[in-house]
Amino acid sequence: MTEAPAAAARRTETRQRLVDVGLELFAQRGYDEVTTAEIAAAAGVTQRTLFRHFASKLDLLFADADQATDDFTELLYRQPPGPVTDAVLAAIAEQEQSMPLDERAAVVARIVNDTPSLEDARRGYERRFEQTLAEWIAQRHAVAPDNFDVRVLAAVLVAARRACVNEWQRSAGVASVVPLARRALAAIDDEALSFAPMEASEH
Amino acid sequence: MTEAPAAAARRTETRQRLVDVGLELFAQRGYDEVTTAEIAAAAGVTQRTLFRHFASKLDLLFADADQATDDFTELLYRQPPGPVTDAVLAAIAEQEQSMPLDERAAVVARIVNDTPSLEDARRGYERRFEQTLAEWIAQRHAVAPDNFDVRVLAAVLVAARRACVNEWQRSAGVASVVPLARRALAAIDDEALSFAPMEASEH
DNA sequence: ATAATTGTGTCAGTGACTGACACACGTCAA
DNA sequence: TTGACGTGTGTCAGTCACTGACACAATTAT
Repeated sequence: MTEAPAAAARRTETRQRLVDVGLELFAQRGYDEVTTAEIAAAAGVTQRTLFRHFASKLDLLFADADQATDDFTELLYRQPPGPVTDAVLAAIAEQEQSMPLDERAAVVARIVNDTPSLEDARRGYERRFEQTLAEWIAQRHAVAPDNFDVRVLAAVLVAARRACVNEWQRSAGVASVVPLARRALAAIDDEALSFAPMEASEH
Repeated sequence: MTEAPAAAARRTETRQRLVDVGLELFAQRGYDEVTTAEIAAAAGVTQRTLFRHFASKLDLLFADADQATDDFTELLYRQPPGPVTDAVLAAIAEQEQSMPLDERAAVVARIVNDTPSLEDARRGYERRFEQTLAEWIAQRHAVAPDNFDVRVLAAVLVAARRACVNEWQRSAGVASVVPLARRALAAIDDEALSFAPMEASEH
């Protein structure tokens, strides 16, 4: 695979520089106000090179998040048997320990929240995450991946994740997401009970 | 608003022609293989005119679906008090009676399913629908629109809707969606019961 | 009859993204 | 050491979604 270590190193450096510069410019002037040509120039490369590293402008924005998601997925599969919510919580805690949420993550979250045109993109990102979660849950429970309960649970987990991210970003002083996640997951467990009564209260 | 009826009529005709031609071309050659210039030319207008009627190429594709969603929303608000699932089912039945699902709707569904690059767009569409549902549920139950239970219920309804659309499209022979919707909503009601046991089964 | 409104055409852009070709620089075998 | 090879990058021309500005023609209001 890597027969030329020097070339690979240079490639990694270029990619990292592009992400660094890109996020900084996005944070400064907004996602829509920064062109890919600007990012490339600020990183000292050509626009063509930027698109050799990232399939799209969005891919550059979500590069960090995608990496974090991949790491998180790996942690999920390592969790011992038990309730799904417990495993999720443990994975969150482990990831936060090995790689604490930094300003970078907050910057990306702020950019996405500040840019209405990115709403659909966020949904697309969540869709992939939801798919990953569904596969994990399905394997864990030894059921088909398109099982309805699995789908719903995955959807709910993603919704909880979004709530956590928003809350974490809103309260800039909170250093850990674990308490937030714990609260959200507790709400999910309660959800299973409050669902039916909510419908019945209309009668 | 409409001080010039002739102008308005011509505008409506042009718009309808653009949608007709666009869907036909999309169905023939695929969404990504058709340019907006082609659609405009085939409709006898300029590309600029196309973008005066539709904010984007996606807007043209979802024009019919958006209209159906607006109609459906209106029907939802007309439903008498009662369980949410009953109201949804009644609205579906009413809409199907006044405006049966035609080949057009199937065409759009097929185009979306056949085009991977449209997956994110579909999520964006669903996001708006989910928001609409959440507002409706919140008003119906007289609770805040950002209530967690409301959010989850809206998300589940949207997921059920997607399942229905897929199933309806898969079985090309089914003339009505009402039975499919009934089954999906029944699954949701069961969901409220099977949620906790599913978690517990892991212990 | 005249002025305002409205739908459209024309034209010249901007910006994301791609294909094709060439070059420079490491790497590896002869 | 020399030459073949792979790989990251630059250059350039091009496609396509989408926009702003201006003009024209038909309809409608005064």
